Amino acid sequence: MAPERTRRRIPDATVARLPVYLRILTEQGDEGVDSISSERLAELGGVNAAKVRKDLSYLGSYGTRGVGYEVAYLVYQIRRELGLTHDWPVVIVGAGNLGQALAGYAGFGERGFPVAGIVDVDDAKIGTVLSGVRVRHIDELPQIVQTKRVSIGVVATPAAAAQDAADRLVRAGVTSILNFAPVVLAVPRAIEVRKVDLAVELQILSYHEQRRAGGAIHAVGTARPASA
Amino acid sequence: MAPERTRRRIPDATVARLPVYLRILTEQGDEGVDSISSERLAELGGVNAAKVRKDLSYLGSYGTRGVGYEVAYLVYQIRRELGLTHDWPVVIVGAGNLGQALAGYAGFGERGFPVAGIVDVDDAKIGTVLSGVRVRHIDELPQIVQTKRVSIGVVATPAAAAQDAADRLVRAGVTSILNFAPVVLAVPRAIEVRKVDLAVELQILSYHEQRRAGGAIHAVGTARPASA
DNA sequence: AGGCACTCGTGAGCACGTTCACAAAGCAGC
DNA sequence: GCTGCTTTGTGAACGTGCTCACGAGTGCCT
Repeated sequence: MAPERTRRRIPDATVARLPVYLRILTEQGDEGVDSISSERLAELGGVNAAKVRKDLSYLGSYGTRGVGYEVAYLVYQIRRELGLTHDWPVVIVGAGNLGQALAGYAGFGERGFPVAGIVDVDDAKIGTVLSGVRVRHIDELPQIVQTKRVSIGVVATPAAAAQDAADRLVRAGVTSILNFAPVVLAVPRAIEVRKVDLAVELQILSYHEQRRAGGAIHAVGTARPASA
Repeated sequence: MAPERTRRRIPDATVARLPVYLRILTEQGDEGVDSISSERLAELGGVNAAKVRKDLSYLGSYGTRGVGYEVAYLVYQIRRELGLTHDWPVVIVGAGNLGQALAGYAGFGERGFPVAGIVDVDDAKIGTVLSGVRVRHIDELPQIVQTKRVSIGVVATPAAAAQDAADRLVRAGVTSILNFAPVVLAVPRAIEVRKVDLAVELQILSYHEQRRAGGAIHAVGTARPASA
């Protein structure tokens, strides 16, 4: 059959902003706000109002003209679209500094991503408990993934071990990976990978810092485009 | 010395990829590779060759047709463009799980971002030493920023404290901020802010997971709850 | 009921980023 | 020098995302 409920494809840029709207709406809801305009939501989210409306329009027409959006209802719709109607347990590979910090980050569990397990290769770390989660041996990965129905893996190993970690995650049945190691992972096409590279972020800031200083050497008058 | 060529503006998307090329080139250089083609660099970086060439062309014409790019020279040019010819000390606000992990992350120092200091408000944490850096009181921030000539600050506090942390960083004279807290910071226009939000990344993965499984699931429960 | 103030939803135009495709340029061998 | 092979650098085409501007609903007030 040809169901017209075929889910519209939502632009990547919009998908990346929905979690931000969701957080703001949740906060506003907690503060007792029932209804919110695109203008206000844009202000809180640091974007412009037209963009908010366009983003939300991909979900459907859930606003009320002349009034705004009902906070609770919008929260529900965004959560549904993002697949947050149920929890997504995650497994962390690597119990070093970063792995420990991630395991201890309450935000994960609160937002629907409970830590189902954390594994490492280092025998010295195995058995230790981080924020209530016991570190287990990496060989137990398949079992954790299967019994806890984990589909998201987090790579928090040193760069040299990251590809192996990813391979093991994929073999264990994980279909999405969040990679903190500064390497480009090779994975089957069907696997979704997102990368967070702290050094890259700093280098981007460095570029702007350098440009700020360096711009003065040459283009004095045009140094500040946006300021008024 | 004197760059006779007016500094071209480099597209944001390219700036974000240069650090990746830089890392790969550095690795290749260490392995004894002298020369590399855009094809090979693209393969290692997980992008396509035309994009690599276009990105590098913004730096100038530093390749040799028929041959490729000289690794050492390209490393130098990218480092120069990114402002990595000298170190950029950073100061970390927040000595919780994440702050500690960041302070302990060797990658920072290695890539030219030594931790000049880490501060917190919690008296219990002050004085403790993390990876060779002593935690100091947040009131010492201005002094650290000034004596160590810090221009990049890292916000690693809980969400509720992030805006205050940012305000303090700005007052202390920092001009770029890397924000790990799940809030949109309000800062003067001249301040460059980049945000890394772990929960957002997971939610994006969740969207794709849900979409993968849920092509089949049709929109249920679109009935709107009774409006007040 | 009618008018007014407000805010959504969206088409159209523009800006930015990516990919394609090919001329230009270099190297090697003869 | 000439031929053939390789790889860069880049204009042009294309696709995606952003912004603007305005019609279309909605609620409130008189």
